[in-house]
Amino acid sequence: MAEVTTNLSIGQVAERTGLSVHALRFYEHEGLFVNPVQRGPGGRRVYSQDDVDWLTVCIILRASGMPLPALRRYADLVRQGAGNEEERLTLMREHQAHVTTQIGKLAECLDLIRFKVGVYEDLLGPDSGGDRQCHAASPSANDEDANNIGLINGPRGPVTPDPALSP
Amino acid sequence: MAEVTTNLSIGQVAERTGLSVHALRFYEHEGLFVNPVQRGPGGRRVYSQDDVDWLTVCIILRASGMPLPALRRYADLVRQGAGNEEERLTLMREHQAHVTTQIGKLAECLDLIRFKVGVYEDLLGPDSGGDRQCHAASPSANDEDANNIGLINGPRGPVTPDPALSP
DNA sequence: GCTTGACCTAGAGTCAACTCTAGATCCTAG
DNA sequence: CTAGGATCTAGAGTTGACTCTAGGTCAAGC
Repeated sequence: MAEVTTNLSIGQVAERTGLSVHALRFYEHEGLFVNPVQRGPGGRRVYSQDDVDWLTVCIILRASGMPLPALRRYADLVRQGAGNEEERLTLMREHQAHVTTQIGKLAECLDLIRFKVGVYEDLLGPDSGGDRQCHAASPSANDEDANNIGLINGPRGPVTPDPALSP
Repeated sequence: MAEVTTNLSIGQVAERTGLSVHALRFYEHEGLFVNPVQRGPGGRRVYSQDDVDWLTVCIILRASGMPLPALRRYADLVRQGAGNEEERLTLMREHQAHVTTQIGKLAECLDLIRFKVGVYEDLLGPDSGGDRQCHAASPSANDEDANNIGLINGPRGPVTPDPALSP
């Protein structure tokens, strides 16, 4: 095997993960690392390639809406080592279900959004490529603007949104 | 046409939209309604079916990650009436793009998650339906737990998460 | 006459996940 | 020797979208 010890500074890790140095310290503080982050001379953090790989997993799980407590739980399980694979599987399956329904919900929302876009496109003429200046509002758009729920089916309960991803 | 004026109390609207009465007052305060919410005797809010329909649209847009300022902007445009359909179209198209990429990102994340689930399923035996008790960790799972980034392609920049949906 | 429950306003509090600040340390380059 | 830049710790501040509290009004029922 080649180099396993890459030895990166916090700044370098920030650069290649896209997390801020603040976030990296914060994640460490929150116990999200599987192995304690090593320290070099002067108490500075030294990250290995494994750390970066793990962070990449964390970032993906976060990006798919896994909250920090769940991520910490997962890190705990991995840290404990073999023997708790069932629990890890459960955790991952739950998250999978979660992401799957999330995608489903977004797809549903997209139906309404597409419909709205369609309405406005029709209204502005069939060739409104982005910057048309004409606005001949013959068929009312405002009539439409609240009466488009034919899309949304049946007895609708609360649209429960969900954890998510912030920029 | 049948009854257009449904005249619902805030509690009834909360019940059928899934929003809390607090959220309804908050939305009003934030200028998210197209028409000012009417008041009945004693200054109590009286909602029409149109209000509820509009709220349904709002809920769907929120559930797909549209922030309140954008929603307010949209409400403003609709309130102003005909003549600004282009801007509405732009707004909706932007949101559409946004939701579409969001779904794409989640689908990518789902790849990793499925992979992880697969790893743990294999590890626990091919028939781990949910409650298997055996854990013979012959092939290490921990080796895997950070070295699974073969899925994630190329020179990966920051995984930018995104607005979202909270419960 | 009194309690109960739904509603009102204004404003404070919460939560997650960071982000930023202050003040100190340490290493390198000029 | 000194200035600059990256890092350190501890802790305060931010943001978005609500949620909750306090204190008050009002109509119906007992």
